[in-house]
Amino acid sequence: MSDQDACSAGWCAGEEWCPVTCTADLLGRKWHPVVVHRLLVHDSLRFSELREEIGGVTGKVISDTLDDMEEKDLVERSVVDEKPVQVEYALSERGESLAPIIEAMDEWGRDHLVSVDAVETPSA
Amino acid sequence: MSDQDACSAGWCAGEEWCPVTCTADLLGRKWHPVVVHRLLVHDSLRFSELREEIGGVTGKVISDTLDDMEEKDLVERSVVDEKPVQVEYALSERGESLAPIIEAMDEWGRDHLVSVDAVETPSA
DNA sequence: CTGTATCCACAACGATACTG
DNA sequence: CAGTATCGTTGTGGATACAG
Repeated sequence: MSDQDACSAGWCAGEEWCPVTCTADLLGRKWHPVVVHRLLVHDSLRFSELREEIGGVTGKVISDTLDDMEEKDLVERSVVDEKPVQVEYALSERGESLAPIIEAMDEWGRDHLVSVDAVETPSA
Repeated sequence: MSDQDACSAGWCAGEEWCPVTCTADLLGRKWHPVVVHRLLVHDSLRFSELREEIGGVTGKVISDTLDDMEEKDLVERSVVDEKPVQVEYALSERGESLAPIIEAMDEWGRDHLVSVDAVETPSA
């Protein structure tokens, strides 16, 4: 962990801090969950692979995301080759422990979000 | 649902859309998860109760949040009394179906986020 | 290949004041 | 009580160009 207390994102129900808010604060950005998901599936990916895997996002944003996640100890960065530079990203233990959340999100998405062609396909 | 396709938040792994990204897009804002959580615990709450339950947030933000969630069919608003106005918010079915995600977040938070005094208390 | 530096746009958040 | 209007600040994301 970096330098601050557990979380300053908010509190609730009279408690000093709120686990839900704090967790949301941790991976509440647009691309964090997908990164975790891709890394859950592939174990480890290089920067460019990650960028390819995830559509509609520029390198800068991936970089930002990865940066933030590394700082929060969710992913680990390792330089595989120096020439040319090759880097691999993998989930840390902490990052892997997010699996239940991400999987729940994945499942919910498949279950409750229409995929543009799944909603109107009743065989009846 | 309102007017658009399922989700335009992003895609991944060659798929047309990404369940994880889309779900994140749905409740990826700062206060959405907590609202769901509080409503999961209390079944239904009035506006002011919700504001009291959740700390560090102004009415405007709660209102915005609730507004967005209602539009996404995650919560249901019902006027209980007209004079003075009293309103109750409860989760819709869709909203309740988010329970696994929120609970996973709650659990993860309690498990992996220090509560300023819990980190150094190993009984062993 | 793996990033960083800029710059811009927009949405979310937050404070305050005001209304039905 | 339950909001909305307004305004300002900040953060996040996105495009492009450049660098080690």
